[in-house]
Amino acid sequence: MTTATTPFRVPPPPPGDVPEPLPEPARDEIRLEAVMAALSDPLRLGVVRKLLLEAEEYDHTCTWFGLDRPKSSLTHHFRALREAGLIRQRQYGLSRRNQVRVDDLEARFPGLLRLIADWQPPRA
Amino acid sequence: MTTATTPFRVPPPPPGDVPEPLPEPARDEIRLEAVMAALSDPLRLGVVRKLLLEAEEYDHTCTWFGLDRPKSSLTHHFRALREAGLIRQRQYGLSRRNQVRVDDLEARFPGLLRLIADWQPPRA
DNA sequence: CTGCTAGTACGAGAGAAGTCGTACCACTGC
DNA sequence: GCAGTGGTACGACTTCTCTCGTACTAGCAG
Repeated sequence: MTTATTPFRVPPPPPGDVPEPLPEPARDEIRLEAVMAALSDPLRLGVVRKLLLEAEEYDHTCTWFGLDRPKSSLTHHFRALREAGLIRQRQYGLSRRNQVRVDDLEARFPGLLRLIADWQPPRA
Repeated sequence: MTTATTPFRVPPPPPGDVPEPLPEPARDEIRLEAVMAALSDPLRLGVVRKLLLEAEEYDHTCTWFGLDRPKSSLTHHFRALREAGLIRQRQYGLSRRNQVRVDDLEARFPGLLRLIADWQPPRA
C-alpha cells in the first residue's frame, strides 16, 4: 500500500485551461538543504502532509487548509514552499491553487514524501 | 544495493571503556522538523554525509572533518546535530567523538540517511 | 458601480540562528 | 612546571525568519 510507482495522489487537471505555474525551481535546481529548511517549520510540514494525504480536487486554495493565521503569513509560507520546490502554484482567476510536486520530488529525493506523510504533528 | 538492513557503516566500538553519550533525545523523541532544521545548514549536512560515507574508525573528532571554521563555530554545529538527534557524541579523554545514530534514524525516518548520503554539496 | 473574495506587497518588530573572538579547562608530553 | 591539543562556555554582532498589520489589486456577483 505504500510503494507503488507513486503512492501519492496526483489529482487530475480540472476542466478548462491550466494556467502556467508560478516561478519555481526546475527539478534539477531543487536543493536538499532548501527543502529541509522549508520543512523545518511545522506549519509548512503540515501543509505538505495534508496535501499528500487529503488532496481531493486538482489542487487547493490556501484557505482550504484551515490555517488560523493572517493571509500575509500564509502567503509567506506558501511562497517558501514553492521557492524551495515543494509545491507548485497556479493562478486560477482569483485563487491560487497548490499541489505537491510529487514526480519531481520522488525523482530527486526518493522516500522524502513518505517521511512527510508519516509525520505526526506535535500535540500542542 | 541500497536497502539492506543497514546500508550505512556503524563502526565497532574502540577497545576499552566506552563513555556514556552526551545528552541527546531518545529515539522516540527525535522530531522530524528538528531534524530538518539541523540539516538545512550545508555545513551540517556535509558533516553527516561525510560520516555516513567515510567513517573509518569508531567515530571521529570534530577536527577530522577538516572544516575551516573556528572551534567555537564547530561546537555550535555539532551540538545542533546532537540535540536534533542526528549524531551521538562521546567524550574520550580530551576529544569528543561523533557518530551518526544510524539505527535510530533508520527506524524513525527510513530513507532519510540515503538522501543525506546522496546529497551533492553546492559547488561554491 | 459596489461590494466581496482570495490573494499580493511592503514594512516593522521580535526572536532565533549563524559568525566569531576571547577566556578557560583538562589532559598529554617534555 | 610549561606548552600544545581538543575541546567548552560566554558574549557580541549580524543576519535571517517568523509574525502580523496595513494597504492594495484582480476578478466576480449583483
